[in-house]
Amino acid sequence: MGSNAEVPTPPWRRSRKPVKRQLSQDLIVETGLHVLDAEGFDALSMRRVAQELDTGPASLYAHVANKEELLELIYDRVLGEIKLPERDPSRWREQLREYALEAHRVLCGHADVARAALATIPTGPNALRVGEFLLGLLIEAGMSPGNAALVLDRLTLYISGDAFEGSLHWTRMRASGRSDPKEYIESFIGQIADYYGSLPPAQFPFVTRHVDALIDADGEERFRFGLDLLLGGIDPLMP
Amino acid sequence: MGSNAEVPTPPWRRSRKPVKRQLSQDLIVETGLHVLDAEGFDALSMRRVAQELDTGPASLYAHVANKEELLELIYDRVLGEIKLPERDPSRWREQLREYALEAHRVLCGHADVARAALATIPTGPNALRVGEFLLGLLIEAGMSPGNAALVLDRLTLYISGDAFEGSLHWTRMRASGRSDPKEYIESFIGQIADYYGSLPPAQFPFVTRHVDALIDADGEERFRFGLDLLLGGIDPLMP
DNA sequence: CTTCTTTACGAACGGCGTTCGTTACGAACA
DNA sequence: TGTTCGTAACGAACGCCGTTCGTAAAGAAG
Repeated sequence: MGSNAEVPTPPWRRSRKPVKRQLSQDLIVETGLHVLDAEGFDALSMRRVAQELDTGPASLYAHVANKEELLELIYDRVLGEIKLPERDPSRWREQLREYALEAHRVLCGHADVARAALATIPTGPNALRVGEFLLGLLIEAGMSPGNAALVLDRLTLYISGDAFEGSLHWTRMRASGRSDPKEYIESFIGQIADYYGSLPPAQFPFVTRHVDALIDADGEERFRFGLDLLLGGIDPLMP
Repeated sequence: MGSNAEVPTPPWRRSRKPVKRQLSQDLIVETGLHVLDAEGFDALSMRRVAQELDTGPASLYAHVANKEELLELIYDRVLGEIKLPERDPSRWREQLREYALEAHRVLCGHADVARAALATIPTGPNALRVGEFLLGLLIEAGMSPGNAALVLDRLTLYISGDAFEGSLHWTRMRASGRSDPKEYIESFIGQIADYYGSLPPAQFPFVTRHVDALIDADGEERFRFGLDLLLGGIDPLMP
C-alpha cells in the first residue's frame, strides 16, 4: 500500500482499487440490508456497514443523512419485493387478502426490517406504489375514499406489527444461541406454558385451564386469524 | 462529606442520608417510568435512571437484571393502571370494546411505554390479570378457548401496535422542537400531504386525488376504526 | 469483637451515532 | 499544460450507551 505511493499509476492499471466498488446510496442500502438479514437488527450499525464496505463510518454520511434515513431506505427497498397483481376490483376481497399475505411473507423474509417498518412513515417510491394499489383497489370496488384510506392505514399497521413481533422472536432465538426454530419454541414457549400452568388456579382459572390454547397456534396461523378478523370487519363497508 | 468521615454517627442522627431513599426494584421502576414519561424512550438509559436516584449505573443491577427487564417491569407497572370492570359475559361486546379503549387510553397516557410493550412477551402479574379477564369474558360468552386465545393475542397486538405508532409521532414532535401537537401536525403531516399532492397524477391517480382522505382522521379515530373492524370479525365467532 | 453476606458504587471496557478538519482526486478552466 | 476548485473519502475524536468487575461499606449472625 505504501511501496508505490508516489509512482504515477500506469494507464493500463486503470485504478488503484478496482476491487473496491465506489460508494453510493444504493450500495450502502444493499449492504445494510445484508447485515440486517445476516446478523439482525442490533448488529446493524453505521460502523458495521462501513466495515463491510472497507471504509470508516464517516464515509457513509456523504450518501445517507443518518441511521434513521438508512433504515427508511432499507425498508422501502424491501417493500419493492412485494409483487402486486393487476388490479381487479371485482375480486377485491381475494386481492386484498392475497396482498396481505404477500406483504407479510416479504417482511418476514427480511425478519428484522420490520423493526424499521413500524418506526417510520413510509413515503418512499415503493411504499407509494403499494399505497396506490390498495387505494385504487378499494375505491374502484366501491368503498368510500375515507374508508379506503383508513383500511389501508390499519391493514398496514397490522401487517407491520405482526412482522415486528415475529422479528423479536427471531432475535430472542439468536440471543439464546439456538438456531433451530423448533428447538427454540420448545424451550422458550414451553417455559412460559409451564409458568402459566403453575399459577394458582383460584386466581387465574381461565389462564391455567387453557394454557394449551394460549400457545397452540404458530405465527402464520395467528397472522391469518387476525387478518380474517379484519376482513370480516371490512366486508360490510362495501356496497 | 469528608469532614466527619470517621466519627461514629450519633444515635439521634439516625442515618447519614435519610433524604436518599434506599434503592429497591419498585423505586427504580417508578423512576424509570418517570424518565420515560418526561423525556421519552431514547432518553431512558440506565445511567439516566441512576442519575435521577443520585447513584451510579452499576447500583441498579442489584435490583434489575438488565435494561430489557427494567422495560418489562415498567410495562407491567403501566398495565396495572388499566381498570377492569366486573365480568359480564352477556355484555361481552361492550366490555371488550370498553377494555380496548381503556387499555389504549392508558398506554397512550404513558406514550413511550408502548415502545417497550411490543418488544416483550408480557408475563408480569398485571398482564396476567388482563389476560385472565379477557379470556374469561370471551369463553364465558361462549367462544371456544382456541378462538378466545387468538382474539386475545390479536387484540393485544393491535392495541400495542397502535400505541407504538402513536409514540413515534410524539418522539418526532419532541425531536422537532415543537411542543404543541396542533402545530406539529400542521407542519409535519401537512408536509407529507403537500408531497403526496405533488406526485405525478398519471402514475399515482388515487393517491394524488385522495390526499385529504389519507391524512384526515386523527389518531383516536383511526384506532376506533380498526377496533371496529376487528370487532366486526369477532362477532361471527360467537354462538 | 469477629465473620460473613448483602448492597452500593467508582472505574473501566468496548461499542455506538455523529461531527470536524483534512486529505486526495477528477473535472473545469486558464 | 498547469492550476484551481468542488467534493467524496476518511482518521480522529466527542460524548453517549449497557454492562462487568473489584472493592468498600454496612448490617446480620455468631
